[in-house]
Amino acid sequence: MQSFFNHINKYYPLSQAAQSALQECFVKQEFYKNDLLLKEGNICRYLYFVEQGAIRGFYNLDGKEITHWFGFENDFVTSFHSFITGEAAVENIQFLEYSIVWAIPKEKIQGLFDRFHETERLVRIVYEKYYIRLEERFVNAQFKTAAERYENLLQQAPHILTRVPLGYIAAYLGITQETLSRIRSKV
Amino acid sequence: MQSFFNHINKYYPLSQAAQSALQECFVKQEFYKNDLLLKEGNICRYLYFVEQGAIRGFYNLDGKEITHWFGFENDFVTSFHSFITGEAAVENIQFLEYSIVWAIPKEKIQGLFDRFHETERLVRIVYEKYYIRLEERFVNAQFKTAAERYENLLQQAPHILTRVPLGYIAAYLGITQETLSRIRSKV
DNA sequence: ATGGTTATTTGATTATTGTCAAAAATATTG
DNA sequence: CAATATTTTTGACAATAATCAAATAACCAT
Repeated sequence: MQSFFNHINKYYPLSQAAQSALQECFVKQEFYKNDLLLKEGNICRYLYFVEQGAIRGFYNLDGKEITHWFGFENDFVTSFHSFITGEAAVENIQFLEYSIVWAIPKEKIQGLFDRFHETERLVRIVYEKYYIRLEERFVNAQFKTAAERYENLLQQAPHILTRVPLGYIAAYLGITQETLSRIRSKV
Repeated sequence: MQSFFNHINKYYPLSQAAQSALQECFVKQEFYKNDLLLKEGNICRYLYFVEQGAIRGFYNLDGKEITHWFGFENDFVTSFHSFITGEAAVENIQFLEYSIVWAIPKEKIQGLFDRFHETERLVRIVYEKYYIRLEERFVNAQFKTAAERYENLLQQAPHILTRVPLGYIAAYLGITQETLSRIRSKV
C-alpha cells in the first residue's frame, strides 16, 4: 500500500485524514498468470491499482484477440468505458504474470469524493495525465509508421518487451505479429 | 452563454452561486475563417467553449499540416497537452468558419475549483466523457480500415462533411486525400 | 459573369502491411 | 531431459494505402 501513496502523492498530496479514508476502501488481491480480472459482458465496478505485475486489456475482433493496452507497476487499470458508464464491458482484462493489485469499488470512490474534495482533485489530475498519455498514443497510432511506433515503445517502455509475448505487443502497436517480427529483424 | 449552461447542466448541474461565479470568468470572443486561436510554440492558457462555429487542431509533420481534431458547437477545445502541462503547444488551432467561443483562463478555473468543489466535479465528469470519446477514436484509428472509419464518421457526425474540406477530414481519418476521394467514389 | 485560386478527382506506380502456410526457436511440464 | 505446447520467424503472395502527376470541379473576389 505504501507504493500506492508514494505514487499518488506525486500527483497531488493528500491529507492524513483523506489517506486513511482512502486506505480503508482498498482491498488487496492476488492473481496468477492468465487469470481474468474482467470478462467481456460483465460490468466493471472497480478501479485497480497495480502494485506488482503485468496486465493486458483485449477484445475479440473477428475471432482474434486484440490487445489494446498494458498495465504495470503503479498503473491504474479498469475497463474505463464500463467503469464510467456502468455498461457491460466489451473488453477482457487478464494477468500476464503473478500480480498484486488493490481494488476499490466505484461507490466508495464516489463516497470519498463527497467527503474529501481533495480526493476528487487527485482523480481529476490523474485523468489529465492519462488523457495526455492516450492522446500521444493516438497520434502515434494514426500518424506514424509501424517501425516508428516500435522504436517509440523500445525507448519509452523497454520492459514491456521482456515481459509480454510478441503477439500481444504487435496488436498493441496495431500491426500483425509477422510484421513486427520483420521490423525487429531489420533493426 | 445560455447554451453553455444548458450543456454543462447535462453533465452535472451546478448551484446558482457556482454558475454565477463561472459566468464571470468567461470572456466572449468572435473569430473569422482561417483566424488562428493558437500558434504552435505558444502556451495555451485558455479553455474555450464553442457556442457557434467550427475549429480544427493541426500540427506540421514533414511540411504537411495534419488535422487531428475538430471542434463544433458545445465542444470544449484547447491544446490539451499545453493547457495541462504549461508547455509550448506543438499544435495550431484554427477556425474553419465564423465562430463564437467563450474563453476561460486556467488560473480562473483553478480558482473556481478551490471555491466550489462542484465545479471540479463537473470538470472531472467532463474529462471522463472526453476520455471515453478519445478511447473510441483510438480503437477506430488502430483497428479499423480507412473505409470503416469513414463510414463511422458519416454516421456519427455527418455535419462535419459539409463544413470541413475533404483534405482535413482525410488527415483526421489518418489517410490521404486521394484515398478518401476513392473511398467516397465507391460508396 | 470571369479569371484566378483552392479543392477534389483520377491515373499510374510504388511502398507498406496483411494473409496464409510452414518451419524454427523457445518455454513448459511431467 | 524428453515430449509437448507455445511463441517467433520466414517465405510467397495479395491487399491496402501512399506517392507523384495531372486533370476537373468548385469557390471566391473583383
